[in-house]
Amino acid sequence: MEPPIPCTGCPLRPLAAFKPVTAREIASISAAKVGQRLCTTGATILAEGQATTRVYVLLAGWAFRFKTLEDGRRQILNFLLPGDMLGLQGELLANLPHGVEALTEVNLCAFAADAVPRFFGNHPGIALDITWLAAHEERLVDDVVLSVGRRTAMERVAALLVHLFKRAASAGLVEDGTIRFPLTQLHIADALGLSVVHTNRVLQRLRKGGFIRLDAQRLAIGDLRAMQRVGRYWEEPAPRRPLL
Amino acid sequence: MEPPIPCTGCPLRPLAAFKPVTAREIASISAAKVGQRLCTTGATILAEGQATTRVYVLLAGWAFRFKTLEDGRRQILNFLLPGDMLGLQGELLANLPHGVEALTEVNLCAFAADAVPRFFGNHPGIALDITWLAAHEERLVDDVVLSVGRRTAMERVAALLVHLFKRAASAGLVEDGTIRFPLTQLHIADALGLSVVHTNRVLQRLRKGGFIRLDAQRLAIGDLRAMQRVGRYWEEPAPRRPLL
DNA sequence: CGTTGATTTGAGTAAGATCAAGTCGGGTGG
DNA sequence: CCACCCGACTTGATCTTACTCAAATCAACG
Repeated sequence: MEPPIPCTGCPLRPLAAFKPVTAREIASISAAKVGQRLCTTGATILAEGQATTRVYVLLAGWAFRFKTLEDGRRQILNFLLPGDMLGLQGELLANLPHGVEALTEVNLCAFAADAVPRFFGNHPGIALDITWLAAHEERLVDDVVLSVGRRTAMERVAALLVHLFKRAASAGLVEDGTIRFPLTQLHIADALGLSVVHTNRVLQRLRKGGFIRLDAQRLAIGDLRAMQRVGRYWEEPAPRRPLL
Repeated sequence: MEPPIPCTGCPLRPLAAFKPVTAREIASISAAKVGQRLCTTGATILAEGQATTRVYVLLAGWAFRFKTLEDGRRQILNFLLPGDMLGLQGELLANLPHGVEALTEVNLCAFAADAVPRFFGNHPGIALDITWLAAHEERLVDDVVLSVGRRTAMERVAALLVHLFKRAASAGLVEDGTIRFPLTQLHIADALGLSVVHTNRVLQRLRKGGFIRLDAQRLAIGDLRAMQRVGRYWEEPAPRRPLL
């Protein structure tokens, strides 16, 4: 665990996607921070079912939450991008009902286990923000259920790619029309309830149809509108979200 | 809207499934209540995408949350039983990303729109309870994603029936080994990402295998352990949960 | 260069969808 | 009381989407 970076210099906070905070709140958040945690690609950030020790905010990198069946079948629940919180369920429920794994090198802001109840005691505004983040994540998972339950394979893949592209965009990760895209086809398959082989074939159809460019870990979507139509995917404009 | 029933006489609270509250908390919760809302079977409790006005706690009856695609495909996200909270996502996010419909006659305790932020201001304990409920619901939806994404049809149906049976049990709804089971096969299908026809055939296999008895809106599970094995469904013992 | 992980391609199969008729039971109105 | 309606549930036949198995390709890396 590295020493904490002060929140006043947080690279995320200036982004338009995040709502402003008062100086007092920033000070309290900064005070609750106990350090940075760095993880490498593929590392287990939090193990499935473990008793929780920490709550984190993802500062840089990609990760995902997942659950597995005892026979090894894995389902990815959702993806985590900068600004997302992890480990809250472990803090509230006795132990974490899912695992969290890093998709890239990852930098996490770590908070002490008792930071959450402390915020609830002294900082109703921050407490409400934490609850907002929890509700927001549930909304994402609700959308996954809709996809996996009722969309065709083609629709699922298209919707996922659009979704991730937009989230990466609002985290400021677009560079000349492309984003870094660290998922393998296995990750896509496990997130959408598909087999890798079928996922591969669907991706090829999207490529040949000119909807996407995807190679060397970079994704470009030619016509977002068209992709949304393919994926039957519409979402209301993203509200400014709280950070930490 | 009926006049509020005082929370001191709440029929749910004595159940072992719910954690105790202080007298002060009960008084505050009671004060925030604005009334009861009664709905009939099939009624829309909250419409998909509406701006929110109220937050409710389900006092009696069954309901479900759902989302639909514009072409009519519907996905049920999860089922709501007595003690569950509804409408919180609408309160936090600007408008409700899903609909809520009554499966039976339903009795709801209604809270004013500003009750939630008010609790956060004066009652950190209750605020934490609300967040606990949100995290708990997300856990349920995570399990749905796992089912729909990675379980076979047979496993899904078995897991859902066990899950609902246990929840009904902890809400005190078991009568001589059976529970009221208000879902139609269409509801089961829409919750599990299956067609009605296939759902029907799977249910028959379960019946003929002697795993369940299901008729006249009542469900009995002969051997819970065996059904859990069929559904590859295990869950840690339910913790005592907060109410309201 | 050999190894390893990711992607791709082909062939055969199966789980579950769709389509099309039923049946059954509980209202409702004549 | 009875005809009929409607919604839920069944059943059979057929079809398709997506899975499985198997093997080849490819690129990165030590």
